[in-house]
Amino acid sequence: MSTANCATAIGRPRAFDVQVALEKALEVFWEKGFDGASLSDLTSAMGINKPSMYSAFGNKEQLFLKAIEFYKDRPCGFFKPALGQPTAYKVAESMLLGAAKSMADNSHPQGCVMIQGALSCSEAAAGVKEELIKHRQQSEEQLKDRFELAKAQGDLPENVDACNLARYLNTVMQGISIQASSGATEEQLIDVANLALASFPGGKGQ
Amino acid sequence: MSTANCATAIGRPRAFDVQVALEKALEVFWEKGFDGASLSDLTSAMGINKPSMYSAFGNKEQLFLKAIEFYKDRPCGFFKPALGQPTAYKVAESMLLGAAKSMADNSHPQGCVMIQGALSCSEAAAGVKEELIKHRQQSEEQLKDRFELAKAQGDLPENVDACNLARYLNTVMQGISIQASSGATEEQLIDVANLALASFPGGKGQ
DNA sequence: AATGTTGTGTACCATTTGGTATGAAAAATA
DNA sequence: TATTTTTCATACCAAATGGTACACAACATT
Repeated sequence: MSTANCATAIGRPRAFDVQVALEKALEVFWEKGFDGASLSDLTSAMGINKPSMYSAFGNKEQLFLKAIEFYKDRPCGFFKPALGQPTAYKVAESMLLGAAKSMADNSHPQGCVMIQGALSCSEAAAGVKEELIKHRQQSEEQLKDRFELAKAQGDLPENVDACNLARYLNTVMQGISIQASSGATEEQLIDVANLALASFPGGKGQ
Repeated sequence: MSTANCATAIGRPRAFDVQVALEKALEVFWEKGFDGASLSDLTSAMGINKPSMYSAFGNKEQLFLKAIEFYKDRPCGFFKPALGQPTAYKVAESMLLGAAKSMADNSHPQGCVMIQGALSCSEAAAGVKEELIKHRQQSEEQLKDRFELAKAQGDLPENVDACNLARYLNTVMQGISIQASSGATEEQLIDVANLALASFPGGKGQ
């Protein structure tokens, strides 16, 4: 249960690395979605057998949730760095170009697990679908807060609606995810990003 | 096999309406995706039993393909009417506002089957995933052709890339689908559509 | 009324699904 | 070395999966 690496653990030690196994599970969910990924798919990719998986992660649903938690915090994520950009426009630019690059990257499945992990799904996946929606809304909220800060800093005109702007940006990112999942290249997605940026307050369009 | 309503059909007549059954199947696939929809889900929604389904439609995959064919041609579709608008800008406007209205409409599942029917999916769904990608690319192609026509008619500046513009519009529509599937309202999606239109050549932004 | 053709309903198929019981194996502690 | 604690591997579970065999029912034609 405890994943803390205490000085001396009692009992037989784990023969696999939890973090690595989680990463493998993530890839399977990413590619096949919650419904499409079977336990056999998962455990064979993780290199362990079912009892080990159940004792380490609980069940399929919790495995998924832990996998996407890992996804969020992964070093190659583009979201957090983009939020830290100095101006609203640079935030949007960094976000969209980061999404274009990251989602078309073929060192992992294309698109975004947070979107395609459980979009249309069975009742068995209803819980993870809700969780994914919540996560996406949180991202949008963070964007909104960032744009409101920008308005306070005079970096964004007073008349822009931070909420709408955040939703627009999020929408384009989600569209980019679908495009990537359909096989679009990084260059194509960058063109899309630049078109979207043209309408951004303070951007190239003005 | 033949769905043609010949003058006099031989053998026992069907006890159900093929078109209606297909519509019911579409709703199930729309909500649950290909992987998430079981044959029991489908046949019970269609009001028939499995042998009838198999004799009328072939198998689960063909049922899906026929269902999305029905989806495309459905009278409430917004795509074709939008393509027929007189100017490029009006095409884009009609397309995005139509998408906003249609995808948030809760008289059917939210979002778009062509997108969420099989995004991340099992190997069993690989064929339908490819088919959906093909359909989406065809839509993009139609948009591109429409914008190229607009350029020829002097309705769109010579320097715009019809291909990029079509992809951008398609991307925003796909993003709108995700938003709708996540519970966004029609009003929220209309705001997104208007923001996207602001950067459109010949639109409000210029 | 008999025949030929097609759809329907039930009951079934092998396989796979998510999830476990159980005993052996590996380590720390005593 | 004996004990305790935890993990691992095999083998298993009931239920659900996509798909069918088969007997029967309903119609048009003869």
